[in-house]
Amino acid sequence: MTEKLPDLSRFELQCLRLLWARGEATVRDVHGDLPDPPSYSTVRKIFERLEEKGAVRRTERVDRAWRYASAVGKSDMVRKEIGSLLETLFDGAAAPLVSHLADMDALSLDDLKALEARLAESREEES
Amino acid sequence: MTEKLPDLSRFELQCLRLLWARGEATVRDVHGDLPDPPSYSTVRKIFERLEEKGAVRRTERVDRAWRYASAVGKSDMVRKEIGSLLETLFDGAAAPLVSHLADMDALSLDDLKALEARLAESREEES
DNA sequence: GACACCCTGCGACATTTGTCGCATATTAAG
DNA sequence: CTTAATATGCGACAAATGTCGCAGGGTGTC
Repeated sequence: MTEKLPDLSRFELQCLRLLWARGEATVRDVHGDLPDPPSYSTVRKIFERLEEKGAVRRTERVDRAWRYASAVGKSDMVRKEIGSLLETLFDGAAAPLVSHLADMDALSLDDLKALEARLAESREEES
Repeated sequence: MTEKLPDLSRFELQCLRLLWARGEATVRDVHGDLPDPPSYSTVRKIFERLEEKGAVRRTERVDRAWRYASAVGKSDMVRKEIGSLLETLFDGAAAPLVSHLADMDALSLDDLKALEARLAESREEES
């Protein structure tokens, strides 16, 4: 039942993320959201491939353009990517990753505390 | 000073990680460590490319084989990769990543506490 | 010396990815 | 109706990636 998620390239993933941010969107929308956008054709091709891979699907036409929606769960995909990084860098262990984040000054003490609280809570109600 | 780190593919990264684990190693060593290894030739090619990209360098010959050593800092490379993931998935924010880790049950409460302690300490002596 | 081993240097190739351009169709504007 | 926009469907390509195989040259063994 856990349909297997497609392998996406970095760029494909970035486009998909922009789609998630909008819920649904046309190619032009995403193209406009891209920080340093290549040609419209390029972004179009990316969506073509995302569709082939089953990561997005077309919904309806808006004007002449197609509107796309994600066909995969955002959380699922994100976890898959994180898991992949964990595998290649740390043999699957998460602690070293967080440790690095702390060293990178990417995490605040407050972030950590909030997490801890949330975690403690969810672990509790799970028995 | 901060020499720019090369872009590595997933597989190249995995091989580099195995190299880090050994300090230095021959192609055969790494090939042997690989979970589901392709042909020896393939791994050899990977090292050839890693060398071209400046990620590893040859040190000395052992028997007839070359011994390789990483030419990039492990921490630097790891951070770069993490940063890249953060960029593509969360616009650079680290908190959502850790949040996902917690949801994935990849982080224990103890992990978090240890981190928190370490972070509090380092932040303190930094003022 | 002949032979088996194993590593290197090189080259080859199929796929995937990032990047476009073009012809055609549809739509809106003169 | 003619023209200007704009999206689509397709095709093309170069570069990067994953995957090998082969010829040749040291090194040991009998």
